[in-house]
Amino acid sequence: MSIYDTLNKEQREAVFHTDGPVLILAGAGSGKTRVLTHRIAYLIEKCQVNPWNIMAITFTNKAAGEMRERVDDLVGYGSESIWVATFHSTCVRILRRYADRIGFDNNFTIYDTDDQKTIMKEVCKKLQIDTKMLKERTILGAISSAKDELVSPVEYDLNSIGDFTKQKISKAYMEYQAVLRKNNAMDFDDLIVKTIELFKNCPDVLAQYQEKFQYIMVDEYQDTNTAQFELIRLLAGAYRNLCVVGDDDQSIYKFRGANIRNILDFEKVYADAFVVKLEQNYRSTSNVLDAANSVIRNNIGRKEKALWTDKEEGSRIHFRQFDYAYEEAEYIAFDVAKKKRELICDYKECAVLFRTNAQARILEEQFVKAGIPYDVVGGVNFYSRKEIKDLLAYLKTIDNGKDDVAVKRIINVPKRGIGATTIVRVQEYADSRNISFYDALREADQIMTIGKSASKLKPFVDMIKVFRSKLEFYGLEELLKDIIETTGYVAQLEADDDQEAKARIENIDELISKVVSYEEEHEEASLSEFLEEVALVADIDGINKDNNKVLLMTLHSSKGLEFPHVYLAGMEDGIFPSYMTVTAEDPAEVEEERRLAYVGITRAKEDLTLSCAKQRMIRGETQYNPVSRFVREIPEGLLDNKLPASKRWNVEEYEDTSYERVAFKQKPYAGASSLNDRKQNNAYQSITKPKAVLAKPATSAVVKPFIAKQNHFSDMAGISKGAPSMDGALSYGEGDRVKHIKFGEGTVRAIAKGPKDYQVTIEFDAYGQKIMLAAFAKLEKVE
DNA sequence: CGTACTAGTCTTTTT
DNA sequence: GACTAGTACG
Repeated sequence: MSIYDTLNKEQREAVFHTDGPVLILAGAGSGKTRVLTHRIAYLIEKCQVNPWNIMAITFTNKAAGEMRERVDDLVGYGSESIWVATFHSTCVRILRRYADRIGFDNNFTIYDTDDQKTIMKEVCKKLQIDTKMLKERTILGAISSAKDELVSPVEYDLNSIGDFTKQKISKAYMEYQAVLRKNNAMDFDDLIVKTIELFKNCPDVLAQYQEKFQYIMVDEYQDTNTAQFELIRLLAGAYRNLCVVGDDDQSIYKFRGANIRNILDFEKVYADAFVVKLEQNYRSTSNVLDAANSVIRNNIGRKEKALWTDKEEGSRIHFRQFDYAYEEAEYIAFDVAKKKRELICDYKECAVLFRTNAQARILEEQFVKAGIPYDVVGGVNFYSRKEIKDLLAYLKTIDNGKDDVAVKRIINVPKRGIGATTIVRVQEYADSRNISFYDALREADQIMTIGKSASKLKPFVDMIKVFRSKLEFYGLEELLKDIIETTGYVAQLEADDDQEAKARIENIDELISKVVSYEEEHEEASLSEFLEEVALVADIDGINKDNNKVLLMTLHSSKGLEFPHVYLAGMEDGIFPSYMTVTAEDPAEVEEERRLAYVGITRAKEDLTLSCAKQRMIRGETQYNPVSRFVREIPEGLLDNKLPASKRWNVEEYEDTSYERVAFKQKPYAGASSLNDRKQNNAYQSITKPKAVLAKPATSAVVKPFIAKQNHFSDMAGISKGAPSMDGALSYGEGDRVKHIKFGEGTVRAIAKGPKDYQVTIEFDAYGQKIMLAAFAKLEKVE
């Protein structure tokens, strides 16, 4: 029996069709990663393709690593020579070799969003653009979109005739690119754009890569943008063995330039494309899948498909509405605790998904309170924390003296008594000589305008010089530690001795260990390569499967993952779909949100919980939001609870009125820490809703979380009447044989009546004795 | 030049 | 609410 026998008919077709353009339309959970890995294995094993000639583009580094691992398991050799990478890291690898062919140094730096903003600020100042009227981020957004569409500054300028704002942006775009070039830097979008530029300007380089990448596969194809497609088209130009995998229903990155036409029009660009549809879902129970299908069905303009499963029905979708957001978070935390305690699942099998990063905080609070281990994916990226950016700026300065942004960031960090005026003067000098900021520093004694401040600059330049000379025989770890030591960076933090400084020192320690493990993984670790890897990590790359922790993340981050137990929190119109899209005039905006809902629902393998709150605080504003339309799109029969009759909170009719948010601004509490704020906040709520005081969690909750809270929840839920029957007679008695969804069959040993529910002791055939609550265990009598 | 406070903005999602 | 940039003052 071969490894390919485990595939279904369509999957096999996709695997065996190796030559020419192939489009695989892969529904959620239809085994597309399996297909890709088996396809690679097949190419190597059966078609004698050299692994070196295979390229697979994935969306994240994490996905790339997993793919390599799985190919390794299948083939057992050669997987390390396959080029598996994200678009961005692919481009960096190419540009590191050939950037000099398009006027950059090969050790160019990569600018992140912060750096971009710094540059844009300077640009606006120089061009006298009023940033009150036209914000930096607006301009940067416009530039980014232009780059996604491969619109050069010159083309943008041509398109801006007659439009005042566009003309301003055009000037800024032009100047911004000039500054980047001068700094020997590229932003994220440039990595793609410049690689295309390289290929177009240097046919010999393109030909070389075309020859190398004879078989190309692209995952998550629905989220590629115009520039990325062009890159792929160029690379596949010679051999045309291009296989793309995607699902138009999971296209959720339009805001980042993803062009859904790439997947919808693939067959037009490649008329001879072989198309396969993977429609069997292997991931979810039929209830989960039905819910997902019934939501996505409301989108128009999608490729019709019929995702099906032969899996069992599974439990119904849980739906809970709460009065307050913290009650929702508390419920989720205790529900996870309960599942863990009852051995229904482990922490790492649970994930909580939400629309915006800001929603993580309230969940975190409740998870801490309940003593449940968790990880938050995303939020503030590790590498964009101040202390980390400072130290990286030292490394960047040592690596690339042309990176003015890095040099200016650290010239007075830690404090060296070098102020804004001095920096401006040095910059003026640099501009007049057309040299970099750092080179100007080296000539500090020549700069007449700075007077005696020049003496403060010399030690800085000398220090960088020493670091550079040490680089020859230093490892990265030694270099970083030397920087920390010489600059006294940590020493200063230690002197501060407060909570925040402690956290910063911890982060720095983590950076050191990241450097160490990087050196362990890469034999000849260079500074440039380390900085490059650091610039391109996604939040999701950092998560570790082996940690037994609940994962908290945005719906976007959850793409490509799956979990037995999934909670979708904040299912409210105005949150999800977001207020922006609900009020947008373009209905396509809500469709994108609906695809996001589809992605979220289809992450669940067995158990899905949708929850929402009537009242929630967003940006210091209390909002009252109705239940999400996406919940309403799920047939009621699939839900375990009824939805509130009124589709709007505090307004009678829903359909015939346009969306309207009820909100009021709260008074800020001066000088309160965040924890105190929250307490005061509850107190404030209790004035309007006295019930909230009763619902306030007891401190003892930490020790025995669920038992203490058990009855409390059914009261708290806004719709307790629809909750699973807790006081009805049981359909089984002592001695009966029963069946549990996870533990299989067993014999009931004892039934004890609790205040609102029965505690049932069951002797499972395969798992031994367990005590469960009847309402949640959902035991079925076996005749 | 450095600090401490204030006002304004933000958030929808990210390589 | 949280964060940041800008400003007034020492």
